Amino acid sequence: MVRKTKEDAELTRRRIIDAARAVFLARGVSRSTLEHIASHAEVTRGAVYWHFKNKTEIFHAIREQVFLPLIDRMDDTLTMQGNEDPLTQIENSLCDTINELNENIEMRQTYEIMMIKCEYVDEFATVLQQILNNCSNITEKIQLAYERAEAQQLLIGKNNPRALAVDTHLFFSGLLHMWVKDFDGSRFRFQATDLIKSHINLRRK
Amino acid sequence: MVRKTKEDAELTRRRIIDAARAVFLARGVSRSTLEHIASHAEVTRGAVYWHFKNKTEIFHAIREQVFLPLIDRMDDTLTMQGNEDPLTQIENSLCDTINELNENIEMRQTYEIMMIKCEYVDEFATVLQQILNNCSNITEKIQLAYERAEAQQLLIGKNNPRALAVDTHLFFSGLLHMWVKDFDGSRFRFQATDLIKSHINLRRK
DNA sequence: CTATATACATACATACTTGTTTGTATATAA
DNA sequence: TTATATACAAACAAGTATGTATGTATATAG
Repeated sequence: MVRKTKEDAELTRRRIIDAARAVFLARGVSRSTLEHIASHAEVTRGAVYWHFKNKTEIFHAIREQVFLPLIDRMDDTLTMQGNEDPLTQIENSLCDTINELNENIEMRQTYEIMMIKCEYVDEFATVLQQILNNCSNITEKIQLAYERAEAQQLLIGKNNPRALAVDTHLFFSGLLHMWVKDFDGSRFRFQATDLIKSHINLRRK
Repeated sequence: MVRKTKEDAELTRRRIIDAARAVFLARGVSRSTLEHIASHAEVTRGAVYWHFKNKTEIFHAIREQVFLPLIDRMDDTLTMQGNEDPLTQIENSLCDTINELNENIEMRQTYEIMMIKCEYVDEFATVLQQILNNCSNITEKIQLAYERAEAQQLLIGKNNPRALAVDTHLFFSGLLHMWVKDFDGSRFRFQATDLIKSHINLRRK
């Protein structure tokens, strides 16, 4: 049997993406061949070439499957007018992301691929630009929260919200990198939320 | 002329390393072939194979040429009993590193290669372990400085030195990553030292 | 019911890379 | 002065990844 129903085809597409994620994680993006991916998905390269133009397209598919939802969620948590104070909102937003990484294997693996199993050159260089833009967005959201915190006089000292936001973002960025590199989880994985809390508490009056 | 003097040979070795750094930066480690490196160094692959076992060895040579000195310098700045207070010591140590990145092209390029032009799999996975160890060392040094700061009652609040040190390290780690990704220098490159200062000031009484 | 587009599998041709082997001119040791 | 190890260059062999072209069974539209 060769020709499948539309649902079957979509399923093999998914299986190819899942296989690619596993293969990318194990061998790095560059060393992963379409043959590796295909055989891991139990199809032939023909199937892969049917669904994707090349390896780069699979890479982007993996990225979009996981990253776009995450960005949205962070945006929501930070913008949403909850009943917590702004500082707690920031704290929750960061902790939520860490929790997602803990529970969502696909997301964790995708992060790991993007951070230490991929070389940002040529076609992949555009991704860097996207990452920078995301960072700008998130930092702005955090800044807005800090401004609200300042208005409510929750902050210590005379720190301006912009600097606080950048500082928090850089802290979190570093945390994510370490979280990923800390493969056996011995150093950062289990104290990540504590680190976030003490980071935020440092700003509390 | 083929056979060179010992100094000539050492010079070609250097030129191969320099060429490799440039090629790695432009094409990523995986896509860089020994032929690329050789021709950029204006030698043949024969010369490359004479001086290095393979591409991985060149990679390590680049790393050692730049990273080991840097680690030493950071250690010195943090441990040295200067006449500044401990918080200023931390601040200076971080700013010094940023200055090095600004002035030392080779170091900047090497950082960029290690952070976004290299896939940490197989032979390269061991490098991750080294990076984690370096991070632990630096964090400990920072912690010691914070402990001294606490003893001198320079810190605000009741924050423990360990948490402060990890927070600072993660902040700096994130800063370095952004510094490298910020290729056109528009976002982080020129305000890095300001960010460091406000990060430290957040802890000052 | 049939024609066609779909969803792949298979085969092929090409282009790279790598590692090794061989050749060779010359600095250097003896 | 000569023998040898050095510092490469050039040639060789083999594997590997990629893209494309072709084949084909079947779901589905008409």
